[in-house]
Amino acid sequence: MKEPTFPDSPLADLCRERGLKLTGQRRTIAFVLSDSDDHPDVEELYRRAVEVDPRISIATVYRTVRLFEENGILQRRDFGGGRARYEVADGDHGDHYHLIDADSGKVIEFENPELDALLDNIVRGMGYDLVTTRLSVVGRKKAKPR
Amino acid sequence: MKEPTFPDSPLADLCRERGLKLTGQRRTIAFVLSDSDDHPDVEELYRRAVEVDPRISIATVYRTVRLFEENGILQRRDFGGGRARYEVADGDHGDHYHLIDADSGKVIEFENPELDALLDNIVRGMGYDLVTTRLSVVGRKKAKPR
DNA sequence: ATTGCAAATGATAATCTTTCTCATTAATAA
DNA sequence: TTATTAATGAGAAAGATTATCATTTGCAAT
Repeated sequence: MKEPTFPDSPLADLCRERGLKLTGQRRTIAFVLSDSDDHPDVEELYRRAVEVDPRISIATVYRTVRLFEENGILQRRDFGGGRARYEVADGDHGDHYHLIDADSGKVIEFENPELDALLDNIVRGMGYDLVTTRLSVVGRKKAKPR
Repeated sequence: MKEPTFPDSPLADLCRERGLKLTGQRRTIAFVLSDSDDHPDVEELYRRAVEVDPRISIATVYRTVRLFEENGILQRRDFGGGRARYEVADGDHGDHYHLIDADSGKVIEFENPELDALLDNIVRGMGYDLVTTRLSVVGRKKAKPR
């Protein structure tokens, strides 16, 4: 039984910093996540993790993804389609948002400080502190004006 | 077998206008929806519909809710908690958004024309026409400053 | 009013995603 | 190295939604 070897990923370090036990499976999943710049669902994460270390179960991926979300390491997203999708949480700087192509389903990320500020203002004006923003806009590519 | 009698609701009319067959069940569900100003899930809609007419099945509620969504009569929302929730779609005027109390889970609606405009601008700037906005912000009630 | 037919419904099975259970294994502190 | 406590694997279970199919119903044309 061979142990796969690869360096600790930034997320693995984060995991340790938060005092979470760093098991082999979590190291693997953290590695896979650090390597991803898209929004995989659990099934997809499982596929990628098994590439790195086949002795991992999908139950553990579900558990880990939930654990990481509870600890602010991951963010869960809902782009429709019935399954949750995940991405590495933003740092202290501004959030980012998602534009979803109505026809292709493609996800395009964007940032917008003005939007950050406005949302913060609105929420504060209602007597709340902003905890999370869940925003995705669905758009359709404009026909080129002739 | 008694037929329940109640007037056609605004949503029932909308249903007819879109050329959808207006069955007894759809009339009932439309009635219940027109009567609701919250964000019920399917289970809750079913409960309310059965009050009006007991011979309705939950399968039909699922079917109708989907049909209405496809025809722009209803909007599906995701407030977490695993089940879809529905509300009557906004008209041509501005959208409305949702603030969710992080502690109680209560949903508070709000409108904001500035936000409407900003989102529209951002999306247009990326070469898209805005189709739908899915925005909910999670907030925590501010401690009163002493 | 009747009739005919495509579409909708009811009841339940099937599916899909996610969580739970519990016996086994492994990570961390002493 | 060992003890202890938590994590894992495999599969069962749960919860939400969709599909199946025989029966019923809305509605357009008679």
